[in-house]
Amino acid sequence: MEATVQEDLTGIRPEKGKILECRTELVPVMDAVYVINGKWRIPIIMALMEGNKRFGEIQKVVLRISSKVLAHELKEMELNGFIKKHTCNEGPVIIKYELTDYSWSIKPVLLTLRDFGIKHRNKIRNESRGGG
Amino acid sequence: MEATVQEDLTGIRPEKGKILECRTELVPVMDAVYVINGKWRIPIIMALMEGNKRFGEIQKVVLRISSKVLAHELKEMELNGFIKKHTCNEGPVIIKYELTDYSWSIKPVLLTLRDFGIKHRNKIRNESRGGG
DNA sequence: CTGAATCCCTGACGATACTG
DNA sequence: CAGTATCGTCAGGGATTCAG
Repeated sequence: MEATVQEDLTGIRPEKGKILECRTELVPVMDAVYVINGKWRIPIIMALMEGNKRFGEIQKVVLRISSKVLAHELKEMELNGFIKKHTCNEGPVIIKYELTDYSWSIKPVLLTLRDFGIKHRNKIRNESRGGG
Repeated sequence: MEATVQEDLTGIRPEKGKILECRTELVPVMDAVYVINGKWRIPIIMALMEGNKRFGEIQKVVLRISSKVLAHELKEMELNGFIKKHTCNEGPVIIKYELTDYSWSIKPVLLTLRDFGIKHRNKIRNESRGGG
C-alpha cells in the first residue's frame, strides 16, 4: 500500500484539431476523486473535523462502519497524509486520530460539493412535486 | 432506475451535546458525490463539455468504455437531468447527447476538484523526491 | 479498546455477441 | 450507428472471529 495518484484514468483522448481544455483538466479532477473515493473517506474526514478522536469514537460517529474497514481506511489515509496518529503511552495506551493541515485543505472541495448537493436535492424534490 | 438522492448514506450520527456542523453538511456532500460517482460520469461530462456528441463519438473520446456501460451511464444521467437526448428523424436518425444547464452547474465542483488534485499530485511528487 | 485475519457476497465494470 | 443481452471478473465492503 503506497501513497499514490492515478497515472491516467482519464479515459479521454483529444480529438484532432480540437482545443481540449477538458482533457488536461480531467487528470487532476480524477486524482481528487480518487482521493475522496469510496464510501467512508468523507464521513471519516468530516467526523474528524469535529475534533480528534479515538478509533472507537470514530466508529460511534461513523455509523455502520466495521472495524476492518475503518482500520483499513485509516491506514490508507495516514499513508496519503490525511491523518496523523497520536499514540500516548502514559498509563493506558491512547491512540487518537487527527486531521493534518493538508487534510483541511480539502474543505473547499467539500463546500462546493455541498452546494451542488443541495441544489441537486432541491431539483429532485421540485421535479417530483411538479411532474414526476 | 429512478432519479434519486441518497436518503441517508451519511453514516454519521451527532454526538450528544456537540455542535455538529459536519453532520448536516455531510448529507448534501454525499449527495453530490453520489452524482459524480463511478468511473465514467466525469469523463463523460467533460467529453460533452467539448460539445454535443453522438453515442459513437463519445465512445471514441472516452477511451475504453464499453457500449453497455456507456448506454447505462447515459440513461442514468438522463434520468438525473444531466444530459438531454436529441433525436432528429430527418433522413437518417441522428441522436446527439448534450449537457443540460443543470449539468454545467457542476463546473465549480470540477474546478475545486481539479485544484485539489493538482495540489495532491504535487504533494506526492515532493514527498517522493524529498524523503520517500 | 485497537485492531488483524478470514470468509463471503454484492454490485460495478469488462468482453463478447447480437438486434433494429 | 445505437444500443441490448449474457456472462464473467474482481475489488470493496460486511460479518464474524481472533489477538495484543
